[in-house]
Amino acid sequence: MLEDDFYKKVYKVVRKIPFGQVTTYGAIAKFIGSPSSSRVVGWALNSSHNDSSIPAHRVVNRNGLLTGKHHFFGHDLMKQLLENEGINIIDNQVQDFEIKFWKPK
DNA sequence: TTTCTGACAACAA
DNA sequence: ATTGTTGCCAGAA
Repeated sequence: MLEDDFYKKVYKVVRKIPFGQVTTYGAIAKFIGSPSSSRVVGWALNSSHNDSSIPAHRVVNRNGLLTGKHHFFGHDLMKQLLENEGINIIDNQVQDFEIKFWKPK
């Protein structure tokens, strides 16, 4: 495991999230090797705003809650994008989260 | 340079 | 079960 930057790994994983599925900060952090670095994952995504290749809207917290939606251009954009992929959102919460959940491999 | 905070999560009390 | 504290990394003041 010689990946250089923590950020780089985050981007790499997030970009691999398939259409219609979501993942969590913790899952990504764990996959990278720092299970407690979930915060940094979110921070990395914050910096990734410039990179349109990163579907940050598919990353939610472990409760399936869209905690980061406020950081998007429109506060409903995240929700719209997810619903566009077949994911139902109720009260900023992903429905059938277990089913939509995708773990990096 | 030191300190605080942030798109989270896990543990202690 | 709920609330509070700690860990992680990077960037801003």
